Formats: sequence, C-alpha cells, structure tokens
Amino acid sequence: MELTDRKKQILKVVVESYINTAEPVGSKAIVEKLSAKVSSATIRNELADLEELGYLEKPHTSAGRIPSPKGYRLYVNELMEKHALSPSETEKINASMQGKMAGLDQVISKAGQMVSTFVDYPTFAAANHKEKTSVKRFELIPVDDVSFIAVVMLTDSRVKSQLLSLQLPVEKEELPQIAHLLNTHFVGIDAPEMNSRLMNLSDQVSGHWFLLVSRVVEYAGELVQEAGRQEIYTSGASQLLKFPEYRDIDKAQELMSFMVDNREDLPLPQSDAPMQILIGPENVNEALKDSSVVVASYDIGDNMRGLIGVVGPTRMDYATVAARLSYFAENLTRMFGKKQLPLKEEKENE
Amino acid sequence: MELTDRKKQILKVVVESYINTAEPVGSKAIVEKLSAKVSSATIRNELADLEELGYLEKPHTSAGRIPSPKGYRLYVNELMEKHALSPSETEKINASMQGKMAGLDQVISKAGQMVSTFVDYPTFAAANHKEKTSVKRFELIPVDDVSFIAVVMLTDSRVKSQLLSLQLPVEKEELPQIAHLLNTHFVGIDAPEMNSRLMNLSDQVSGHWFLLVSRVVEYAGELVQEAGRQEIYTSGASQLLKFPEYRDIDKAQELMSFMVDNREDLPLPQSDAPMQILIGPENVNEALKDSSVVVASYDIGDNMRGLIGVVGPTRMDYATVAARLSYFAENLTRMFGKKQLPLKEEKENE
DNA sequence: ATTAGCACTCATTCTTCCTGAGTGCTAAAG
DNA sequence: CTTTAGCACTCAGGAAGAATGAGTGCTAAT
Repeated sequence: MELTDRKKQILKVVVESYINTAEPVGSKAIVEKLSAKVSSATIRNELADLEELGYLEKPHTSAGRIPSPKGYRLYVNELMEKHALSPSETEKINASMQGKMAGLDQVISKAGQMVSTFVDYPTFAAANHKEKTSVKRFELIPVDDVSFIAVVMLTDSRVKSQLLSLQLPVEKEELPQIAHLLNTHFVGIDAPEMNSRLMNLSDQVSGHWFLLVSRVVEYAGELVQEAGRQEIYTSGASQLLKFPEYRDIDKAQELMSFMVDNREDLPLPQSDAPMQILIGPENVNEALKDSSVVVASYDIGDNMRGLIGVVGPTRMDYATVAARLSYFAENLTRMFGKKQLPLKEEKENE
Repeated sequence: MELTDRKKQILKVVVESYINTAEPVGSKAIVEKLSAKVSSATIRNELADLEELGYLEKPHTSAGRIPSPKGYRLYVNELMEKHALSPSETEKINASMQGKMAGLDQVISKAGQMVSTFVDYPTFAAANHKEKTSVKRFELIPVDDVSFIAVVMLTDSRVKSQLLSLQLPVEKEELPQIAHLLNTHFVGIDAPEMNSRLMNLSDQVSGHWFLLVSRVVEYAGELVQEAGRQEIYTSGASQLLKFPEYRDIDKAQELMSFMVDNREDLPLPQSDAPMQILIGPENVNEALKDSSVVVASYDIGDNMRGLIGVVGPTRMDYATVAARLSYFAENLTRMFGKKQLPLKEEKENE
C-alpha cells in the first residue's frame, strides 16, 4: 500500500528534523515545519499510522517519534532531495584534490582522508582489483658480491623493488640470464602457481641459480599476494565520538576498534553500483548494525575500482554526504580512471 | 630532604593500589597492605606529610589520596620494582616477532602494533634517520617507446622504483648514459641541492635529456624528502576508551584525534636514552598533559633508530609496561640492528 | 612517636516530587 | 469520512532533600 502524500511529507519532516537535532520529533513541531495547515491532532493520527506501518518508532510513550531504519530507507529512496553542491563547496573539493596524490598506494588512502575532512564523518577506503594482479616483468640489477636488486613490474603498473642479499657470491654476468629465466617462467601467474613452477625448476638448474631464483620468486609472490589482499585505510575515526549516539563508551569502542585497529575485518559491500547506502541493520557487520554507511566507488586505472565508505549514526545526513561523496567519486574517476595512470604527469609546488 | 623509608613504602602502596583500582586510597587500606604494623592514624599523619611535600593529592576532603605527577616520578625513579618477564611472557613476545616484518617500512609499524597488543595500551611508532638519507645509486630500465622505470637506491638500503612516462619517445640506448649522468651528479645530496644542480644542468644538456633527467630527479627528490619526514604510526588507539580517565568523551576525543588523525603533530621525545618515561605535565604536548608516555628506542640498520611509545593515563602500569617494552626494544635491536639489514635472510611459512 | 577516639566533610546514592513535552482517545464539527 | 478541540494520562529528566559511609584532621592519652 502506497503512503499518502501527506504521510510522506510528515515522514520527511521527522527524518530531517531528527537528523539535525537528534531529538525525538513531536506533533507540534511537525505542524510548524509543514506547509499544510493542519492541527497537531491530525498529525498525531498520521504519526500513529506511520508507526503502525513501521516507518517510525517511539523511544518511550511520552516522547516524540524517531525514524526507524525502514523510515530512513524510504526517505533515502524517495523523499531525500539530492541537493546540488554550492560553487564554494565544489571549489573546496577541487582545491583539496590538487596534486596531493602521487603513486597508486597514496591515491586510495588520501582519497579517504580527503572525503573524511570534507563530509565530517569517518571514512574507510579500499580498492578492488578487477583482475588478479601478477608479475609483468622482472629485472635484476647487480649491486655487490653478495647482493642485487630485484625489480618487479606488476600488471597494475606499479613497480616494486628490493635489495636481496645472499650468503653466496652473486656473479654479475649471470643476472641477465637469471632474469630471462624469471621472465619466461614466472610472469602472468598467481602465487601458488609460482611456487609450483619453482618446485619444477629445482632439478633443472644448478643449486646456486635456484637459490637466487627462489629468493626473487618469493619476493614477487609476496607482492602478488599483497596486491590480492585488500588493504583498508580509515580516516577521521575520532569524529565518531562527537555524535551523541556514541556517548555510550562501549558502543563507541566497539565501532572504534573496528575502524582503527581491526580494519581488515570490515566487510566491504560488493556491489559495483556507483553509490550505495546501507542503513543500520542492512549492514551485515555486527559492529555496524546501529550505524549507516554510504559507499561510493571510482575507477583507478582500468583494472581497479576504489571504494570509499562514509560511516556515521543511522541519523547521518544522507543528503549532504551522498552529494559530496558522489561528486568526489566522479572527480576521482576523472582523474585516475584513464587507461594508463597519469602517474606524476604534471606537477606543482613541492 | 630525603623521605623516610616508611614514607616511601607508603607512597609505593598508594601508587600501586591506585594503578590497579583507579580509586583514591585511604589510610585503612594502606595499613592492610603495609608490612609494618601501625595504626591508620599513623598512616594519616604520614599521608598529610606526603601531601604537603607534593607527592600526593586529594580529589576532595573526604576521599583518599592519589599520587601527584611528582609522586609517580619518585615511584618510577626509585620505588618501582623492575619486574622480570615470566618465561611465558618472553615466549609470547618471541613468538609474535617471528617473521612478521618484511621490508623496512613494515618493521616500524608492525613493531608498534605488536607492542600495543602486548602491553594492552595504545602505542605510536616512528623512526629517526641518524644521517640524512640520500640517493646511493640510480638505474633506468627501458619499458616501451615512451616510458621507463626509475630505480633509486637509497642510503638507508631501501630501493624504490616507479614507472615514468613521457610524451616524447624514449631511446633505449640513451638510458644508460642518462643513468650515468644521474649517478655522477645527483648522488649523496639532499633535495634542495638536487634541484639546484638540476638547474645548472639545464643548459648543458639537450632539452630531451633534461626532461628525462628532471623527471627522475623529481621522483628521487620526493623520496629523499619523504625519508626525512618522519612517518608516525599508531596502534590500538581504541584501547584508550577502556580507561575510566577517558570516560569523559571530550578528553577521549582530544587524545584520540591526535592518535588516529593528527599523528603527524605528535611531538616525539628526542633523547637517545634506551627508555624514557614522561609523566603527565612532563609531556610538552598539550593533549598529553594528563597522560603518560613510555618511550623506548631500538636500532634499525646502523643509520636509523626506531621509536616506540606507549600511551596511557598517568595511572598506567609503569612497571609492567617498562619491562615488556624494554624487552621488546632489545629484541628488535638484536633482530634489525645489524650493520646490514638481514632483509628476508631466512623465511618461514607464508 | 604512636594511637584511640571523635567530630566533621563531602561525594554518592536513593528517594520523592515536580514539570512539561508529548501522547491517545473521545466527541463534536466540517 | 476527515479534521479538530479538549482532556486525561504517561513518563523521562531535573531538582531537592535525606541517608550513607568512606575518609579525614585533630586532640589527648600512652
């Protein structure tokens, strides 16, 4: 059954007022904010209906109403006015995005940080590889008798390198051959496959070479696995404490410890939708059951999708957050979503 | 004037009892915990003296005594029993340190994390370079027509690399010469010096070369500067909320926002002492005035000194924290303080 | 120097009472 | 059938007071 127009208007007023004040909303207050001129008694009847339908709840008998998750859901789906950003806001966002992010790792974490300061809620940030990352190419650079540098180009166009030292002497002349070996056998595959090929190799090459090769493969394997694991960054977690809903220290600590200490356990929403809003119990994560999350995603290169989630009480300001976040995400896609990452194409200041 | 032995014993009991319970300690409770058999009235006289001397304070007239910062200081300097770790504790520490840290960046942050879980207080972690980091050597690896990889070896034995792309074509054959140029002019110097040498070079080489060189130098300059900036990591910040002294949300938020969001502003103690305890107002940082910090340092390679700080209320368990932290720090020095970093010398599991 | 004894202080807790915002229901009016 | 005025009712939250009890400081005796 569809709600009447008036019921929707009333629900909207309740949600917005509660978002602003965190106080239950009473019938009189609603009358004042409502354009239609009706008495508070009428509103009370409507409120009773809305409560029966599950859109509102009462903290206790003699208090006003607050929205239920179902109420927020309706608000977000139908009632919320997607408000456009003011020029000064877009300006601020644009300014903050100038030249702050060098290198892929930084894009992800910085994006989260910027959003957090901009929406005034805590955020988390992560990224998914669409395809599995693997090694694109190996290079070995001689250093001294016992050490060399392994340079590993990954398919996501990052380049990682590390100094490796052995007990045995390393012959400069052998390195190119070993690199060739690596490039023919260990490119384009995942970590377990790397290991099994390494095993196969063990009796085809000399022990000395094998040692060298396995050190490099070990390193590369870690890189590939690390790329598969998704690192989650969080920002602004301390802002949680400013909301009255987290006055209860235990509630606060539960969520807080997720945000700052156990981020790896934050289950991320999977959908590819540009923006998604998860309200209270819609979150699968136990610690988020009383909170809401607004998630947006953006492109990084053409093989990754960045994710930014804004975390707050269910009473969070969905309209503003959604507007700002989606503007941000769109801009990030514009800046980093190209075929080839424009890594440090242009620079400014220092 | 020296305190009598009995006064010291009493102070010790007060401090330790308060550390355990967070409740003011009364004369009767002291009698019970004190070996000497005296009456509570005697204790009261002594307490009055200790208060007059500034070692104790009273929250209000009818409460027991709590230690003042001066009291904690005396306790830490003279009274505290440096307790040895039990075998099961050292075992746990040793186990947790097995093979968790690969690469220099990880040593620092992981060390902080491990200490935090082990002492049950929040920690911060950082590292100082004793000497300025600079570039030890450049390598350029051709990739395709317009891009190449810059590999930069730093004096702290880290190796960093990045894919650089230009608009102009990159000649494979030129790269070794350009690398040579870089290695003769841009090694062993700091970022500003790099820039000024770059300027000098501008009319000595062709525009094409200059473009290439400046891209690499720019990248290297950032690396060198980044090494100079000190990155601060924190762990376990949410544990703060479990202490009653941070029940006051505002206090909690102030410190919390330092720990999780503004870590770069945490001023770190400079001393090179292996361990240092800063009690309440001894901290210069405003946000830490009501808290205490136990800092220890350890060697990383032979050019860096890692720093781990344990943060807690002034009522923190100095004896336990100090014991565990120093054991940790000693082990870290043992593991990573060698001449040459044993980066991934041995491995286990995956 | 120590201690028993006693009057005093004051945070904390519990009760009681009051207030006022807000409700639900009924009965009358549109 | 919808709206509204009116009224009795509920209940969280705050204020005020009383009781509790842990702890003190001081005095006078040992």
